[in-house]
Amino acid sequence: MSLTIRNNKEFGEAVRRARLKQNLRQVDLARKASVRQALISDLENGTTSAKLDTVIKVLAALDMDLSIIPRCKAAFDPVKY
Amino acid sequence: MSLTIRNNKEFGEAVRRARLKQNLRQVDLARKASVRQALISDLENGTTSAKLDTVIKVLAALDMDLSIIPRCKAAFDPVKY
DNA sequence: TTATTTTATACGCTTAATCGTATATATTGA
DNA sequence: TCAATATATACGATTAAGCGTATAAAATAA
Repeated sequence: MSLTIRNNKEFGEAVRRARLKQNLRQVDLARKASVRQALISDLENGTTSAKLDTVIKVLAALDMDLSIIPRCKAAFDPVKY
Repeated sequence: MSLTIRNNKEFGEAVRRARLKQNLRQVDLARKASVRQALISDLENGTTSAKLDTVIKVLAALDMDLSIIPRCKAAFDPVKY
């Protein structure tokens, strides 16, 4: 139950999905996270590389957490060969 | 196998732990991530809120990924009561 | 201790995030 | 279609990230 984020665009898409799933407007999310509606718009469209502070605030407002995970090594699977 | 990051300090600590585990100096990590050694120092000490771009670059250089996860609801566990 | 290596700080500079505010442009509902 | 709502864009101002380049300070090794 985790979604990997490799760039601003993927982050924006994840935010938008989560926001819509909770039936929030950008302005609602903005208020919860103490930022401007315009910023939410920018983030969702991936037109800005938000500060870690901001990323965490917005995710928190969506009841989500940021986490780091080891990059899976794509272990060799003999069954597949 | 994931570590939650709630602020700059926690991010910095995670970076430092991962770097040391791989026996890298700040300057080594800096080169891999294409940033300055001074920036790695700042990040590890939590004295700056890096841009998402930077966070992802540094984690990638450490073979780690950023991910977002739903905040666990601390489900009621009857066994505990 | 002394030399070497590593990390932290400093300074001026450039670029970018974020703000407040406002408005243009969708999108949706009646 | 028209009005209401939601999202995207704009603009100037402020704050902060990140740079290059040193160097100070701390940690490690000899």
